[in-house]
Amino acid sequence: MSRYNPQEIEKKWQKIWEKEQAFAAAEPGKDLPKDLKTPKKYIAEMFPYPSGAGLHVGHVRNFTIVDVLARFYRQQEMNVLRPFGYDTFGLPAENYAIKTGISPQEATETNINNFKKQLKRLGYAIDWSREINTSDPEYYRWTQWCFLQLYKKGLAYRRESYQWWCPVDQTVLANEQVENGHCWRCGSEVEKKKMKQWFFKITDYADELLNDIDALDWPDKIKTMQKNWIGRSEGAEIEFEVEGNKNKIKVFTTRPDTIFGATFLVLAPEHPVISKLVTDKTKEKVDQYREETLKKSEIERQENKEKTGVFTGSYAINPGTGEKIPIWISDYVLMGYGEGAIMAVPAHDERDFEFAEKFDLPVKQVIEKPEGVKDDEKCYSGEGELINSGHFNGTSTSDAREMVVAWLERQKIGKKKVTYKMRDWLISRQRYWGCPIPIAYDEDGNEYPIPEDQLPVTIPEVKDYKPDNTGRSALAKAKDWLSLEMEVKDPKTGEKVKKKLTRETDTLDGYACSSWYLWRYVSPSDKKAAWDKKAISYWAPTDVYVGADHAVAHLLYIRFWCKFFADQGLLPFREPVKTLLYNGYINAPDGKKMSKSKGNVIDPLDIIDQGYGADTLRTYEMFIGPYDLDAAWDPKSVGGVYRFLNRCWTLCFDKELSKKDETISIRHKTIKKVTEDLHRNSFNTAVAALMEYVNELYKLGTTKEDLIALAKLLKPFGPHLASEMLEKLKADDVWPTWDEKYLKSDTVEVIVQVNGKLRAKLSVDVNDLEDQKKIEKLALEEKNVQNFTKNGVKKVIFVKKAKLINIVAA
RNA sequence: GGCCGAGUGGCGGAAUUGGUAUACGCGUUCGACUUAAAAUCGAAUGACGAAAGUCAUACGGGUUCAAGUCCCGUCUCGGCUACCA
Repeated sequence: MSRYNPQEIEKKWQKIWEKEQAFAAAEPGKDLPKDLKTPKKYIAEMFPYPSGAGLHVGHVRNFTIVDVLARFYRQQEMNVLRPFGYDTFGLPAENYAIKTGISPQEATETNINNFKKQLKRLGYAIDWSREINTSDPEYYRWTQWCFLQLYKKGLAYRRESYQWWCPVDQTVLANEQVENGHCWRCGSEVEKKKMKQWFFKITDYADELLNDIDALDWPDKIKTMQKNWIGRSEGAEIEFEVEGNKNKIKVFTTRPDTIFGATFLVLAPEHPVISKLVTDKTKEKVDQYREETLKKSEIERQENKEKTGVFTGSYAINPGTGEKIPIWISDYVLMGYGEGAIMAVPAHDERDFEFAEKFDLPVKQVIEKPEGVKDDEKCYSGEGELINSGHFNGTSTSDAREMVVAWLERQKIGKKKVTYKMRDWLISRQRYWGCPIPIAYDEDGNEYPIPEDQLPVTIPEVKDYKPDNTGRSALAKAKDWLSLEMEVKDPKTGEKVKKKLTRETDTLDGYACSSWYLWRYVSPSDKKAAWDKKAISYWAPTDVYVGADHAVAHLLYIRFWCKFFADQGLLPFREPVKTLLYNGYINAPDGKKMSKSKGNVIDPLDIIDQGYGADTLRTYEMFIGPYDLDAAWDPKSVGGVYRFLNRCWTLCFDKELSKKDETISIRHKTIKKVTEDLHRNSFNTAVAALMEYVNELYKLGTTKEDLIALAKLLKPFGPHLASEMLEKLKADDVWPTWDEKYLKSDTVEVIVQVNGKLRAKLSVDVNDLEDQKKIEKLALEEKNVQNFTKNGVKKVIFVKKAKLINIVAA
């Protein structure tokens, strides 16, 4: 008598797969027919940061979803690309280096080796010949190349501006990396600092990034988050004249229809025109307010919802009414959005109303509420009919929005304008462990790109990884690396001259490195290009991309780069990911987040080593619940899945086969159910269907066909056990198909309801389903039905598809 | 405050297009095997009830022959967002 021994068979199959390189994808131009008609699937997870802690159960859920799909399509004889890589730049490795002196290069290598060892123990169907690592010079050479393409087109540029600065990590952060005024990495409060920084001009693609969202097969949650992040709003830009002053003030508003109700203007405290508006009387107070605002942390500015502000001393003219209206400054107006100035319409905007109330400014109603709208005593921001608005009186607000803009346009003081919340992507990082920006400067600060044939600009070895307090990364300490001589075009004379240059010491945001890796996978060792044209047009875009993080940043950046490179003729598609699956987290048994500090972390390798094996772990994590919801780890349920696999083993290796094939119908039913469930990513119900099948086989007896079908259907979840079974059965792993004819039986059960409640079940010949009269008669003959229809029958409804008859009693 | 999800047995969850609510798993109980235990196998398991039956999908209404599913209102939990003019 043999026993299910996962340790033994998993080791055996992992060895075989390694030796055979079993999961290598066929390559166009090499293994594939010239017409490239072989159907393909390109499936990937969001590549992980290989932390020193190794795999956790969340990784396993994420990677197993990819693996199940990859194996499922592979068994359907499709050409599957299922690569793997590591996102290795970043602060943890650098902070570790600062602490221990162990170089990030070395620590990264150690961590990758550990990760890889663990991944292999999970039996993933990865094409290991395509492994990539963003901190490998052969990889980041092409990241730098990508940067230069953006630079050439003016989409990578340098600008001085206030930036988020993390005082602990001593680096600039992107907007996306500031969470509630705190650094996303270390959690310390961030500050604003004025610095010259590199940006990618993602705003050029704002409209396309927004418009293409709807067509994506992505979760609505992510789509909405991206839409909100881009934050498009349509409105008007209106120019206000300043009384007794040549300066004009531009404002942005989404409600030009309310212009007659604008009773004051408010400028952001950072607005440059303020210094020209102040009078001797107001100067001191204004300056004081501006200083205070700049000093205030973002949190203080957010927490204090009470309106503050000061009067500048100047007045503007409302172009509608011709009236003088005061110009104020306040921190509720943000410099970074619109024009950094607004026309305040307190009667129809809650914020303006609060401000007006606090500083006793006039409130002028210009919209008449439609009748029946609830009286909201404060201010009304809905639609209605214009009043107090000169010749626009009586117009509906929606019509007026167009008409007012047209009227302003004729006077050349206003125009239609679209504004976005999204800003350009700040990519400079004052860190050592990142991809060096391939730029150098001459003495005058002119910038020169490093020529493509001189890439990569490699990261020099240093002894001390600490950034200095000037805001420069540790790269500045590599003196030999820092300076170079290069032949460049002189910016004044245009002549070619040899110049002494200094390298840029900022490195790229790690998100830049991960913005193109999905394309590197198609030709990972290509020495001539970032990606091979033929390979990319065969494999990409990625069919299924699976992750649990980076809803906005990463997923917006890959879309941006995709559109950019498509415009350069380098990619034959404009969206990088067809289907996005966003899986839920796995929490501790108590429902709380797993964390080292709480000591409630479940180590997947422990589960395997306890004797459960990888197949149990994989199958359990697919069975734990719908893939897109968070789930709590349940040690008892792991045991249940192990029992199920054990029963599969017993059926195949330790039980006699049945001579009669009584299970043909349930076999075909199961094949259909599992196949359809996998097509709709319903992994938990697919496993449940397999459990049901095994329970039935225990009861009814098992044929060889049953075992083969079971092993094939099980293989995506528990590939080692399934391989062991298929080997014994001398069967291939080609995905089984079902025949509808076996799903039908001669007799069917018809549900009999009275007034929608189940009262009886009829067993009728399948052909009788066509004969409503007969079924009706049989139903009415049922004793229990008669009990409930003593007062007669009003109506009978027969639903053939549902095999159901409902009798409406009087 | 705004937007988006979710609420089903003791627990995780199933019900795909309005058509038998509670699949599958855990737990619990009983039985078989065993000197005994574990493992394994079998049976039962929403609540009340002897049964017939009645009541149950957060709560209150509605539409329908029929509602976990659709509509209106309320509550609770989770996520995102937060003065974006």
